[in-house]
Amino acid sequence: MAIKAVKGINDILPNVVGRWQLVESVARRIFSNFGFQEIRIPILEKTELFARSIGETTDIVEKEMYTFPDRNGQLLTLRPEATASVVRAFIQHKLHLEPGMRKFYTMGPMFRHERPQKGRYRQFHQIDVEVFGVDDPMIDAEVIYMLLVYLQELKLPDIKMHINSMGCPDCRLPFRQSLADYLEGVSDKLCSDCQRRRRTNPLRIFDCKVDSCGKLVDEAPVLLEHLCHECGENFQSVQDNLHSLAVAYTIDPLLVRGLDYYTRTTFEAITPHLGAQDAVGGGGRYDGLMKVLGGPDLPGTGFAIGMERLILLLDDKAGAPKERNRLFVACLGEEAKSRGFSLAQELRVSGLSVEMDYESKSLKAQMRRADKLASTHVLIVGDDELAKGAALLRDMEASSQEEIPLEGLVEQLLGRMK
RNA sequence: GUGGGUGUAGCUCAGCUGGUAAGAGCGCCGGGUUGUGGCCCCGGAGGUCGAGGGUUCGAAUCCCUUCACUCACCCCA
Repeated sequence: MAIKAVKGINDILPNVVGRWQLVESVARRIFSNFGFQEIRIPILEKTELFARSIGETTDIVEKEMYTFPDRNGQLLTLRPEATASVVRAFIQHKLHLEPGMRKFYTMGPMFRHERPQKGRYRQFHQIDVEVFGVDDPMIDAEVIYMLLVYLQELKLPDIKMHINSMGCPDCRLPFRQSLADYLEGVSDKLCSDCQRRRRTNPLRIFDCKVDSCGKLVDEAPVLLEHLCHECGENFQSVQDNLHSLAVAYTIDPLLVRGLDYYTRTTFEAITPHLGAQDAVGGGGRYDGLMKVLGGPDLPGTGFAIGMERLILLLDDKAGAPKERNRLFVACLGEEAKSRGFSLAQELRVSGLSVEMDYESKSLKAQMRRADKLASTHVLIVGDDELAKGAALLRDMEASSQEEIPLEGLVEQLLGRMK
């Protein structure tokens, strides 16, 4: 049995790479317009980094991380998300002392050991955006706006923006208590999963899809209504700024994100076209994170986009390779083959896209191959033509051909094929 | 971790209740033009029917086990 790729870890074959390149290049262009710089961070980090940032009791840390000791016994983890690493790099290199260093993006593979399904894989890819050191609600709105601009640029259908506020530690602690009190009263009516959540991470109960829990959740206290004065004003200001940018959004008090570090504004871009999944991108503010990781007490905000989900949503034709003149060199005879070979290299170096056949097949077979490769032109180099000091250039679309002298052939071809 | 679906040619799939069905379309290779593609015609290569075991005179077909893929739960991008 031949060796196969690991479950949930997939190859990206040439026929879809164009879609990936599209998604990446549009991100680079738009994020750069918004003042973001690319940063590249490692895929492997010390396990402790994720445990401390994401939260010890989150599903990600408890059961989804690829963690193993290296040869020295150091516990390492394949990153399940990017924010922790970007924050770590920012702290490690003291980038807060560099005036031009506060808006970053990065993209690449993440790893979570979940059961794969549509739009969710064990190795998946994210585009990640982070802003450090800006408290103003304006930046929350800007980041949300940029996410939408990006998704619109890719022409994704039916995207909706949901926002919520998670409050700050000051309002969340008392709220947790009142939620806990409420849940204890209705404990026996909760589904088994929610029984567990009640103790581990009560806020997650808002995400439950079981009908009976949904009813109980409707009656439960809502964090949004228990925000402290500052958080309430902050949330209002985020909304005002979104209005000024003409961003349509829905306030979703049940939008609870799974990573512990979120504070205040959280948001998700959702779509109905992803099977059981709905989020294409999501993020929020994480004001305490940098300090928790041993850095300066700077606020942060950002989001992550799931690239596989993005690509599932793209139009079928998106990312198709650009039409380009391509030349196929067809050779007849040993001497012609040798001459065609060096000609092909020379033309490639000169900037043309050139392919040839190396198996000395019949001209018919070579022409067929040229057609399969969507060549626009075929240069027929035969011993007969060589004897005359010429070659034949066939225009595949026009089905016409003419003799071209070998002298100045490269210039001739460059002129005709651009 | 739990449940459903699916595993037959490179790809998409037929082949139902066991008895010359190992098949189609597309793709690939070659021929029809001793040196000319697409369309058409002709021919060819290619499969331990996911794997293992069982029932039977006989299994791609029925039973068991196992693996893989997939969708969903959970959770998230």
